[in-house]
Amino acid sequence: MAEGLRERKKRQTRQYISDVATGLFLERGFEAVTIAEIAEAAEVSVNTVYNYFPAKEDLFFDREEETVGRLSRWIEERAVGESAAVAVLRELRTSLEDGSYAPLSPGFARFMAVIQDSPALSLRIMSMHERTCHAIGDTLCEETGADPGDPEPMLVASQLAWVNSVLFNSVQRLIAAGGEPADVAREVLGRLELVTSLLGERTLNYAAKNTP
Amino acid sequence: MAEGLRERKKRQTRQYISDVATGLFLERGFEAVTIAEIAEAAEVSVNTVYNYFPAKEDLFFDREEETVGRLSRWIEERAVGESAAVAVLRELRTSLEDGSYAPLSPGFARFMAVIQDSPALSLRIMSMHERTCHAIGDTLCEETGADPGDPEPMLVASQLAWVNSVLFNSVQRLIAAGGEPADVAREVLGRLELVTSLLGERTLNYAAKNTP
DNA sequence: CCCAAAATTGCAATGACTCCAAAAATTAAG
DNA sequence: CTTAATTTTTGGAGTCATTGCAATTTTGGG
Repeated sequence: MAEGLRERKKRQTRQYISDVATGLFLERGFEAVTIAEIAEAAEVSVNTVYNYFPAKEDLFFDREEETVGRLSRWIEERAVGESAAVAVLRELRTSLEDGSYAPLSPGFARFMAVIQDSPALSLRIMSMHERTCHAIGDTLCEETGADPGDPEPMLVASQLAWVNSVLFNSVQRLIAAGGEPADVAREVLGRLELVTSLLGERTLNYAAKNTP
Repeated sequence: MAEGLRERKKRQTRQYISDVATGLFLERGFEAVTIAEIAEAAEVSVNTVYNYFPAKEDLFFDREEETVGRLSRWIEERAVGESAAVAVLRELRTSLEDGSYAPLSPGFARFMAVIQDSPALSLRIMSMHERTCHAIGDTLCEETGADPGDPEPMLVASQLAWVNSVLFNSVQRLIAAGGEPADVAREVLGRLELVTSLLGERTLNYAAKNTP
């Protein structure tokens, strides 16, 4: 039972390094901070940093798995009779309306700016969108019981990942242009309607949840 | 007029380095080849390589601009009355039908494989899709004369870039799975129909070309 | 043939990342 | 409490992409 002590310490160390790194990144930008500096500031060796984080980008994007799985979770938890697309659109709309859409939280502006002027971080965002897409594809396959060779789940998945990434990019640009969170939220809600109107019926109705 | 001699030699050198590099990459994979090896094989110094190619990935993807601009060109050259989406879908369909779709050319299989097992190259592909998307957005703005703040051109653009990237990924996976080009073309043509059926009317009809 | 511009090169340095083996801390066992 | 096994941390050497700079060579044009 005391087995948890070591684990706890590891998690603490990891979290501390991540926090120190994030602080430095937000202060001076991603490329301007070296791993050596992070190690020094966190009072560990460079090798220890690499022990916890395989690459520099992982120091910035903690909780990546959570982000990548969010849309899948929304889809799994959709209401009976609701399609995957409608569930995703609904979740996005309500989170924009009640201010819980993460990229719009006050502290996030600086975060977004740092991403925007780091090519490495921008690429990482793209790869996260790709992984989000795969995750949704897997979820849709399970939910619909589609044939393994059927491309439709994956195509619909990429449309839903597209919706997500398009909104993210919108927020990123509008915030970078100095928009207030409330104004940006209003504008992005409008775009969400537009996005919806651009999707096809088939996409919008795919994978409606069966009665249990 | 003899001014072109230096330029010609530069182009030759550049092309030669690129060819040597591509040969090595196709033979041994992207990460397994170092810039130093390429320089040696091309009988130039490492600095000369960097003189022509800002990053290692640029040695693999030559003619990037051409690829990034292809969809924009298709759109600009669309028939009178034809929308942007229909033009793109038509070009893709015919190039798949007549075998001119580049990613399906015989020699391309190895190319695709090298991309697939190099994270760096996969990321570069994603960034090319992003740039394709921006290019299309600009084209649509010009073609429709939309307001600078209007998000619709960019949203439609990202849908069209999506169509392109989805087909590319399909080919990549099917070829990697050992499919013959002809079979893959047939399968991908089917997916293209599916893709079309997933797009919304609004997307399909956007930016119909006016009579001149 | 000579010169200024352009291209090529060598050298040194930075920074991310990997590998390996030694040391230090921690847990479990006696 | 002490020891042995295990894990974590560390130091150090090395690879590779990429950059900057100054020296050098090449080349087109006069």
